[in-house]
Amino acid sequence: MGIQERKKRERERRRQQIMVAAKRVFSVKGFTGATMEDIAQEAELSPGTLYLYFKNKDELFSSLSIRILQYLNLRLEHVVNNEKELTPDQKIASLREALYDVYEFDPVILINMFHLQSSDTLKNLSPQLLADLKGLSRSSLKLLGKIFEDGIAKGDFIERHPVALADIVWAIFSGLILWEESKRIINDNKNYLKQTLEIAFEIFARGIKK
Amino acid sequence: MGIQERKKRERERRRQQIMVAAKRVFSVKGFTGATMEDIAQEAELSPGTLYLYFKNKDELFSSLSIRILQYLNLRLEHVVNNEKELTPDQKIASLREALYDVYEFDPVILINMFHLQSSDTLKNLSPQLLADLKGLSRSSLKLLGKIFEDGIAKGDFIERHPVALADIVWAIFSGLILWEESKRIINDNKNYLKQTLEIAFEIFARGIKK
Amino acid sequence: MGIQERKKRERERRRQQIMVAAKRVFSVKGFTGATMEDIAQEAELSPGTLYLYFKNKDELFSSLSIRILQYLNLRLEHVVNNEKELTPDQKIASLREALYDVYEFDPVILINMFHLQSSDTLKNLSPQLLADLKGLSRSSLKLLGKIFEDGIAKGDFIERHPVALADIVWAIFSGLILWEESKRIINDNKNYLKQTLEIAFEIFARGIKK
Amino acid sequence: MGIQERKKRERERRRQQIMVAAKRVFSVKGFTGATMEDIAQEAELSPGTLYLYFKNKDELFSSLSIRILQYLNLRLEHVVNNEKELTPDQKIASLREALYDVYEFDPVILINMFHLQSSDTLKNLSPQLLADLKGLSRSSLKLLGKIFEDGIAKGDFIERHPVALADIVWAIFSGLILWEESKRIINDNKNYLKQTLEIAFEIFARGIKK
DNA sequence: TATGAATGAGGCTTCATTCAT
DNA sequence: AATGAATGAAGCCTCATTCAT
Repeated sequence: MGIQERKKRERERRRQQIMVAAKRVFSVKGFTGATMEDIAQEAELSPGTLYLYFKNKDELFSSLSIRILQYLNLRLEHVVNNEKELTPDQKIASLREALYDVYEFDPVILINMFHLQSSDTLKNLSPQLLADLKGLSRSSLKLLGKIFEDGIAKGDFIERHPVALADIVWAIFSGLILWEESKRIINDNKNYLKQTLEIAFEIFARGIKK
Repeated sequence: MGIQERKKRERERRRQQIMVAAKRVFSVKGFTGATMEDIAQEAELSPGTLYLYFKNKDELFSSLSIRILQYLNLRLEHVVNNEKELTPDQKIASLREALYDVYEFDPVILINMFHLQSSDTLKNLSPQLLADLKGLSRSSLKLLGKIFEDGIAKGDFIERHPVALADIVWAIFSGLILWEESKRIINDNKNYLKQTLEIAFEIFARGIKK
Repeated sequence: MGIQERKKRERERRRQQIMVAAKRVFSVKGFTGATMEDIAQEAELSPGTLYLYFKNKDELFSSLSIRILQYLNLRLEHVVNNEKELTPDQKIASLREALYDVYEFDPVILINMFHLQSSDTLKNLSPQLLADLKGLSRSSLKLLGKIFEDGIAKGDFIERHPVALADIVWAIFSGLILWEESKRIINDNKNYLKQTLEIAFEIFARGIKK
Repeated sequence: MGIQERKKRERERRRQQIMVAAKRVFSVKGFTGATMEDIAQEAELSPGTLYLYFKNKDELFSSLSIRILQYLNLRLEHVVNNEKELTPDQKIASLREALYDVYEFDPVILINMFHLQSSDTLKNLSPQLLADLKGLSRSSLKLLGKIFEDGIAKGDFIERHPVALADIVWAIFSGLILWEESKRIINDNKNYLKQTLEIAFEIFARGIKK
């Protein structure tokens, strides 16, 4: 048992090592630009070894998303559990903090999520991993929903169309159109997103609070 | 003269034919997934022909973005020019309509814009095309800015951090994390985005209006 | 007949126009680097037109060699015919002048002749053109031979290995022109080159030693 | 240590295996006619494998030239070092032997050297390989020069136009090897060829006249 | 006769994946 | 378990050649 356990732990450590390397390489070169060779090199392993831990490139990539969705879930759970004693402002602030941190955890999460949608990617995933992805997404959505439902139930938030959770998407829209240009203007892509997030949240809070 | 003109027109028609096919294929398979062969087949042309009208795959792709940015500019100009006689609500509505239509024009614009950022893509573009892209982006930004500046100048809108134009991006964030799941729930991705956009705009308007 | 003749003449003019352009383009870009499009542009014609005058790219290329071989023959004939009244020194000078001029006529003749050897090229030629090439090569060789034979017969030149006639010159210049033909004659390219090298070196040694 | 060494050796063996196959294919089909697929087949490897040992087709091709230039250098060094105790006749014979062997080593060296000149080829080489090529060419030229200079210094050889050192030899053989370098030295390729032709002819005349 | 748009075969190259060691 | 050399499928792109006008 001890040995069994130790082996399992060792295996998990390797997986993490590879994922850390993969994340680094993917964020620099993007999914298509990154080669398994690149990732192996970054992880100081050989290409063949990656395949002992991940079925293929798509699955390695998706595992990163799993990890960040797990982190998102964790943070959202925390917000839900602590929400009861907080004022609306505090709840919003708490949610904002959570999302900030998720973003810090992986600044290119957006691009990754886009890639994840592609049916070609999904086709290559093992049923288990696919199930995990769906489960985590659903869970995140429910948790987010719960935060708002609680707020509404207590009369702190105004009621709204159930889908509105993920709203405000016009920014998805115009914001991104101007992304490239914005980078030029702000000259620090990372901070810009954070600033924008901050401002967006202000407006969002104003919109959702009574 | 007549012949010259006719040929030019014919050539432009071909370009459009290819772009229409490319748009269709790219939106189904994504940039990497789509092959030039696919696009040629969709356009009922041979692969070689594509290269008579577009220098390479990246340039064909980017030309699609040029087209939508031109359309965006057109719509924004219209909003700016008509803005003077409108109430704040009408202005917002007018802008919303414009963005709706842009979205209708190309629902996968977001993904495209993400791809466009990649330096690998930009490397392959002709200087002319690159300049056009930058020019159009900048112009869009200025027009958007003008709409809000006018609103603020007239006292209709509350003043805000200058970058805030493209803000509200947290939706890019949470919205997209949940994108995949949302699709499952709504089961009609296109309508969902439209609904979301609508709601987002409501909130947005509430945030920006005095 | 007058019309017939005029048409024929006109046709020949066009052929020349194309060959002039081809020569220019080939000498700048080499055979592989030059495209039919390039040549058409240089000739201020359309690509399709080239095929009205030349069966294919290889045949267009080879026609240039035909032309220079014709010129070489012309010059050699002139040397042979005038040789009788000249001193040995004058004969050599005369031959030298002829070869100079051939070289001036087309400085990249060597490279062209190399290309011409390739069996892939020869495969694409019409039987007529192939026969012309062989005939001209053989004729040049015979003429060169005659010059030396005459010199030997008159006791002006020292006798030498039968192949040695065109030897040195081969190495310098015409050998390459006649490469293809030489191969046929000697039927063992490798040994021939070695023999030639041997003889050349003898002469070379004689020239350089005090 | 042993393992490291064995791997390096194994790798070098593979490189040689590929180069041998490439040499065979190139000499039959020429550079353009030979496909990487052909070479892979000849080497009983897959196309992809070639790229583990050579950056691209041009670099594989050029590596063959590197090899023969190295061999040429080796032989020339040997001639230079042994020259002191030899009579003029022996020196010439020694040089002849060296050049014979180089020719035996690769009978199509001339064609290869022609191809190597093309700027399109040089563009695709790694700086390292390019530097090696230039270095070896220059070295060969110097060694050749040294042989003649020594001969002249000792009074065994007649002095001649400074360019004449490599002249005749150029025409016969190595001139082509050193073509690229010669161009740099003379800085006027066209005139250089003419000069060389002139000198060659002088010697030629001296050799053939009684 | 001349055009030039269109074709499509084929080459170089990359890279995810495998497998013998 | 780890390696990393080898594979080979597949994509982008070029360009000689054709053919409808």
